[in-house]
Amino acid sequence: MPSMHETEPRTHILPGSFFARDTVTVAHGLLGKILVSRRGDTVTGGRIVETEAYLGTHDPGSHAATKGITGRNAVMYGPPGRAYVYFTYGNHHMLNVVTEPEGIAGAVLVRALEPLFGVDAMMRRRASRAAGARLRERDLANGPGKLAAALGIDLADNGSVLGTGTLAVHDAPDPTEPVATSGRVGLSDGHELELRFYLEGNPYVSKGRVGPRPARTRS
DNA sequence: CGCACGATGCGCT
DNA sequence: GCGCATCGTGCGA
Repeated sequence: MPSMHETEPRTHILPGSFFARDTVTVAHGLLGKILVSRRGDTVTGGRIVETEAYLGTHDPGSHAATKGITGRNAVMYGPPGRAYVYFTYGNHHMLNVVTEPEGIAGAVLVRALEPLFGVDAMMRRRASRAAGARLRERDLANGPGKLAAALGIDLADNGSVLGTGTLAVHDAPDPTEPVATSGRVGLSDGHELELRFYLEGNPYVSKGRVGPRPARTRS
């Protein structure tokens, strides 16, 4: 049973052509694939169990909605197969994979991983953010902010080419779990579109709630 | 268990 | 200034 001591997957890195397709196809196709982060000697990663598709100018939930190219979203319009990382809520980084041919905006948010590699390192990175609390393995990367923290991802990864540097997606057999679809999590606009994909019954899927973001009351 | 809320910093109007 | 592709904690059931 090699999994306990495995430090990196033996499978092939996905080619750029995998990402140069329509965003929904890529979001669906990434389920079950293996995301790997390499920071020096530290290798962490796991199986992708939840994704969301973010489309171009006609998608009200996308950073590319109506605004055109800005400093933040420019990577979404660039070549496919790169990481689009942004910072939000003052605390959290989000990892996306750029899709569609160059010039067309699109990205897939990777929302949850089933941890496979470097579990101890992921625990350490996550513990620094949640001091004191005991962390279950199923809570290591069951949400996009947790996933980025566990893999050590920050803005330095924005625009990096997947498979050539510190981040890569490896091929894997098609998942045995059925793929379920729902509205996207945490959006005020565009949550009604069925663009979230996850492996039904997998315990590492996030518990984020689907629907309109509740209005925040101010004091 | 579920729901409610504050933290926190940057992009955009 | 406002809002955000979130998270952890606190509190009640």
